[in-house]
Amino acid sequence: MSLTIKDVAEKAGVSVTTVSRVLNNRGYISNETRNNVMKTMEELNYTPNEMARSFLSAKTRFIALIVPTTENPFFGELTFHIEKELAQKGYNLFICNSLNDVDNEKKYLSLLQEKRVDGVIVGSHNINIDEYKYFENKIVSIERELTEGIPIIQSDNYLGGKLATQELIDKGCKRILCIRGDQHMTTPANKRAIAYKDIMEKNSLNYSFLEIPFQLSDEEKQAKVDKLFNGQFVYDGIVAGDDIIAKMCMNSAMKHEIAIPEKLKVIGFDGTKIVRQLSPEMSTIVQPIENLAKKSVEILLALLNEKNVDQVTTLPVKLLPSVSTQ
Amino acid sequence: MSLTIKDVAEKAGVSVTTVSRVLNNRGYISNETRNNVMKTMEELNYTPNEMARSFLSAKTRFIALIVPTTENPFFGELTFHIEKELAQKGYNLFICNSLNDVDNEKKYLSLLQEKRVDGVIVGSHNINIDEYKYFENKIVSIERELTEGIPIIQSDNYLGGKLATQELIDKGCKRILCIRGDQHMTTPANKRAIAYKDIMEKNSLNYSFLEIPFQLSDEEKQAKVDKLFNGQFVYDGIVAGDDIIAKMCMNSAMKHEIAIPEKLKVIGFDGTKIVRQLSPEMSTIVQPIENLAKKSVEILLALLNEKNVDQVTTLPVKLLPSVSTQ
DNA sequence: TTGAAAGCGCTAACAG
DNA sequence: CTGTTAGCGCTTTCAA
Repeated sequence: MSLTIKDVAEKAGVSVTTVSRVLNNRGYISNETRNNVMKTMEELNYTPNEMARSFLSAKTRFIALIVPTTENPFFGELTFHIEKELAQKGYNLFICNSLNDVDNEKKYLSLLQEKRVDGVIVGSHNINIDEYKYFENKIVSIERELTEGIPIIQSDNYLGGKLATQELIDKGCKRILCIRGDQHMTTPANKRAIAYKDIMEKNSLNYSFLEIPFQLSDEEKQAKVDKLFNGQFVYDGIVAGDDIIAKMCMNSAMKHEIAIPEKLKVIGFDGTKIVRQLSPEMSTIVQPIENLAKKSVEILLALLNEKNVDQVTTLPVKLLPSVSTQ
Repeated sequence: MSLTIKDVAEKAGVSVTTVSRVLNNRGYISNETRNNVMKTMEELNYTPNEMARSFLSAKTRFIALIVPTTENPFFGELTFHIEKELAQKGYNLFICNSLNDVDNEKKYLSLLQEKRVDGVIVGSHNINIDEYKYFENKIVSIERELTEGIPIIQSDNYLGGKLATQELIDKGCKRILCIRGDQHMTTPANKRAIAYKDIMEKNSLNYSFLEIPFQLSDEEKQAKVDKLFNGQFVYDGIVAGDDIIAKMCMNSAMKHEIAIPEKLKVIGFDGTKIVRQLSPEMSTIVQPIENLAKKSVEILLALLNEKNVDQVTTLPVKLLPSVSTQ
């Protein structure tokens, strides 16, 4: 097996305590001893066993991130920024793809307890999971109201819904459909739909919703979109639940020879980097992914240091207008 | 702090060994004792400390994945599939974004040694990193020739380059540009460029390359593409290094009023899910991302179990023809 | 300024 | 079938 502190101690002719002291740069040591020990560590190519240290300190310096799937670019980018942020603060990221499955999520939560992760960031979308209570004061949530007492970091979804709807109205749309997620889930994203309704009413326009739950497979989502366009299609504007659905709508519209933006204007939500690169023609509401990541990490670490933190952090979104709402 | 095996033992009126036995389902135990202990664990809501077990067994059941960035959909999707595969086999994923930076990568490698991860999957693109030798027999690489003895799992890049070039030739292109990565890096992806050259020569066509290293920022890549189109643009076909660059070319072409596919045909590489969704009009070579993930995990775990494994695993790619090469 | 010894939570001989 | 004991690699009193 690999070398231990004892090997170093023996070779250097000192006690393990002394080696530990130079390792941690703690307590009094003569420079001579220190140098000697350091040299020996070099020679032996000794690497301290973090596992043993974690075991003693009861700190793993692992933070778990639970997301539905890193395959989705919103979560892929979020994951990236969270990892970067954590690494900078000396923490490491343990990834959990819940696939929006309750059992999966529960399994991960019990695993996280066993592994004794220092903290958890949840960006997943399940509800009624009692197990979160075991992570009190070491958990934050992104865009998800979990339980009282769990700090939430979210985008300004109401503003997003408002900006999206207003953009379509400003460009002359009258019959605007809002594609929303599962309305029985109390996620902050619901506020987008509420904003949409408010704005429509304020403008004396009729509102209507189509529900496409986030947790459906892409095929199922596509089917719902196809059905929308195969029926009698009466809309001239769509506020989509996210960019992927927006794009599905645009593709479906094209197939049905409904010109965008002339006959139909579409606006998405998320504005991930990859979407902006691959579909620059699509108008969207850009979420502050990097800031969501930064704030989540900041608040989680503050929590771990037993500081007081804001229960709710709301970050602004931005309208990115483009061809699809011209 | 949290409960230990000792608390359970005391409450149940047995020794810690007995508790350990029911925990691990090992050795002989009377049903009565077992049930009693189990009940006590339930009552106390005891969660075994995996850290302590890891410490003893010297196995963390953590596998590290080093990628340039999960922000890139190829790696985002790869990460997703690897995590899923690992979770199924009882391993957990520790994510490292190297950002293609050598120092970063080195820092991670030393961290991984300290953390005593059981194994490593490298999908990053750096070279000359000596530290990989410390992970002998517990490391595999995806699309990267690291050092002798490190198993590699790769796409059939030569086939990919061939399919892409042939597609353009079949559709009538004569002056085809190949945008390749850094040619000084000996990555398997270089074989795409070699295949391109071979096919061009076989068809008595002139070949030419533009180099856009993968590790450049998106802005720098965009600048290189813009420069290509701002100059005297003489091509009627582009074999792009990846889908994002392909899309940049298509966008730039549009700006310069070069019609696609009439005047210029473009084909990408990677064919991630998100690209197929957001840019269905783009022809591309689809990499078997899920299989790359599965094979990597399979081979790594075989390696950890001291089985013999293939040094090189090559998986087929597929042409996905679409509008951009019609 | 240094060392000896105890202990973190768990498992694995070895006894009984 | 069950318990006693030692020890994984490291840090931390406490003493010298």
